[in-house]
Amino acid sequence: MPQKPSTHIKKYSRQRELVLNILRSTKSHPTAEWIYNQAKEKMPHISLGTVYRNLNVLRDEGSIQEIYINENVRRYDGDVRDHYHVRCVLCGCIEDITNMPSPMTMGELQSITDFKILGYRLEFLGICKACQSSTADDDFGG
Amino acid sequence: MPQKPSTHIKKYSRQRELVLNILRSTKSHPTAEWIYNQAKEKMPHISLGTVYRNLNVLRDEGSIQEIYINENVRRYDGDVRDHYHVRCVLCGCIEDITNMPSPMTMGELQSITDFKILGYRLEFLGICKACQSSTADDDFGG
DNA sequence: CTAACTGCAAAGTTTTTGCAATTGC
DNA sequence: GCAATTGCAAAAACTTTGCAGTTAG
Repeated sequence: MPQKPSTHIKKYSRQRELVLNILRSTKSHPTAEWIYNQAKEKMPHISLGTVYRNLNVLRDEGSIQEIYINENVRRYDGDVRDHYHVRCVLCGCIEDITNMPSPMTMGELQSITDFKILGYRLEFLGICKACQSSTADDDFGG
Repeated sequence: MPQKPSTHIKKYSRQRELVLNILRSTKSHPTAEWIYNQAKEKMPHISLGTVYRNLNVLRDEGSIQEIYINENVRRYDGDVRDHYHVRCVLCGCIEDITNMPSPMTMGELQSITDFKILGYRLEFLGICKACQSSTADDDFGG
């Protein structure tokens, strides 16, 4: 979630470059902790706080993506039917989208909600190859 | 994220019923904290731990939905282009989906990934009515 | 120079857990 | 009764922040 545009002049930092390079050279969608561990191999004194700070800077300037969520808290929904949500990137409020036309377009979407739509995020849930074979005995009902 | 199917016999609990009722009677997609505060009005001695425990039980039995994420950690992606992710509900690993056919169906999706697809979650990002008017001066580039 | 940045450690937030007491079946 | 559940408080997990020292421009 882009914070307010930073007002200060950005300086080069070896640490920030390292974090970005690590992230650019993996397809593993890592956590901050993982990035920190990688970074320590090249720069043993880098701190976890610095990694977090730089991840936030890089995210705010659009150089990297924070996947899924920009909030720390979980939210719950008493309605378990499949339905879509729209979330405000400013205040974090969440509303339901009902009557979704099947092949949605941004334009169509715009017409069924009050929100100004900036984009969407689609996440698939499934079981990876590795887990499929290690749990062949379990039932995942799908 | 459904945990392993619980093996023990579930008992009725007033607290669990209350949590479920609170969740069923709002459209606000609340946080655990909010639910806890509501619950205290009816049951002053209920504890936050109990609310969390019951939210997890209810989610595991499929009575409620946890929105967006079942993980606490943020994950980062060096690729900022729009693309889809597929996440393993068991180990939590995340992979990219490329070459996504435009009108995707579960069947089509199944054919382009190794994952056993259980479902997907679509989240729209936007700016709600209230925030639009309170920030008419800002530019959200969309 | 000086403001951005860092490392470190402490604090903040959200969620989980251990334990003794309680309660549903 | 006995195991599931609870309240409480402590701990765990993740992220942010205050501060004094360092560094890029």
